[in-house]
Amino acid sequence: MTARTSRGRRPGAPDTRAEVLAAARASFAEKGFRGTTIRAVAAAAGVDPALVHHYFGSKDDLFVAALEIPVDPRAVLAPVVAAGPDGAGERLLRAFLGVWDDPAVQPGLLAMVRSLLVDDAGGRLREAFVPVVVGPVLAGLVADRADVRIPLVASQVLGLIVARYVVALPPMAQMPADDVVARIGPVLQHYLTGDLA
Amino acid sequence: MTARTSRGRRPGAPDTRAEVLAAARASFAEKGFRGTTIRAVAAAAGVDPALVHHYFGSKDDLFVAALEIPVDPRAVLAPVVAAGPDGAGERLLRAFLGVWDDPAVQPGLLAMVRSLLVDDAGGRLREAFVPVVVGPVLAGLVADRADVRIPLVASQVLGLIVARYVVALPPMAQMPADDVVARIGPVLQHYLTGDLA
DNA sequence: CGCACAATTCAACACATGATGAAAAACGTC
DNA sequence: GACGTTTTTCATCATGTGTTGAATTGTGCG
Repeated sequence: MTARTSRGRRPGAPDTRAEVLAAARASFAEKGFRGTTIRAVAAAAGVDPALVHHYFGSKDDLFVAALEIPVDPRAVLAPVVAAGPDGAGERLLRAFLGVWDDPAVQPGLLAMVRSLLVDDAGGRLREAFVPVVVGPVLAGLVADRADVRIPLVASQVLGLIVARYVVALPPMAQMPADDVVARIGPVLQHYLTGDLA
Repeated sequence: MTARTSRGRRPGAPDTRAEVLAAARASFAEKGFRGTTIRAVAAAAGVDPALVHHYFGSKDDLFVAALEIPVDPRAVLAPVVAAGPDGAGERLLRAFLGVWDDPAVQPGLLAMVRSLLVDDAGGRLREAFVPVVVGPVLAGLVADRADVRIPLVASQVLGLIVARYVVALPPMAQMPADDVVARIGPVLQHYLTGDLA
């Protein structure tokens, strides 16, 4: 936590690089891109700011390093789609929760969403994420009128993410995953295959 | 748009103060609190940065001035609740859309949400907004288990706000209000009074 | 041991930002 | 028309930030 006083290489073999990356992830996840300062990240890792640059280069490079998450969205969604439309709402939700509730993945995703929500004013989310990544995959699940159904699914899933992770609204953040699936799953199913007004 | 060159008061009677406030609202709404600089606001209003301080004081003061919205949430929600639980989902949604789709109100609300989502890391939204403002009002609508139903409603409404206004997801942002009500209203109704798993 | 290399800090720069106080120009009033 | 007031800009400061290059200390290899 506190900065070191002596100069030069430290004894032992501490993986300082990993600690810096973890501190960066945490800060980006909590305060977004602009709210994160390299000095703060360095202080949280007990390290000089120059070391951050030594390892990761610019602040932008550090950010993309923090975004690196050990998850392939297509691999996660493929089995959901493969099993067909029956019960797809519940399966889809369970897959999402499985990823977001994983502590190894969550900070990277949170950093991503926070920055997309504000620093980018939604640009990438609007132009690439839903239309290119999520949309085509879900297209295999919806009965018809994909152009209406997919945004509806996206709106409920986005709301869940924001309520449960971004602002951590008390009852939503602590609700067991099974309860979330049981309560919101049917709604997703309705958006995917139900009767549209 | 461009800055003035000559000094002193301008001829005519332009309401410069209002222009500065409008520029500030727009910037806060689009880029959030941290992303907004007083210099940029001044430039957008065609004015010297010092004038912004002259009229509004600090950046924080300017921000709260930009948040001032001509809407009393209780007055909007009261009739929704007064009419009872039947069709409350649709009425609730229509009331929300009426406020958010109003161009005079939207920038202030957007600025609010963007800053709450990131600059405050959700603090106020979590501790005051939903529990204190929205929660008690909606409590008059839910059948039972308000502690579960209200967060569910909040998650869907939040998702709608994020999809339609914050990131402006294409099909959701252009969808006519009536269609939104017709498609998401029943879901809200279900969250309010339906069968919970 | 000696030496290349990696890890780490120090000191400093350039720049953007929020803020301040004084000066200039137009207005309103007597 | 003189004068106080309001509106507006200019010049400037202090601070925080990303970034850089040199200096220092430990590690590993021959």
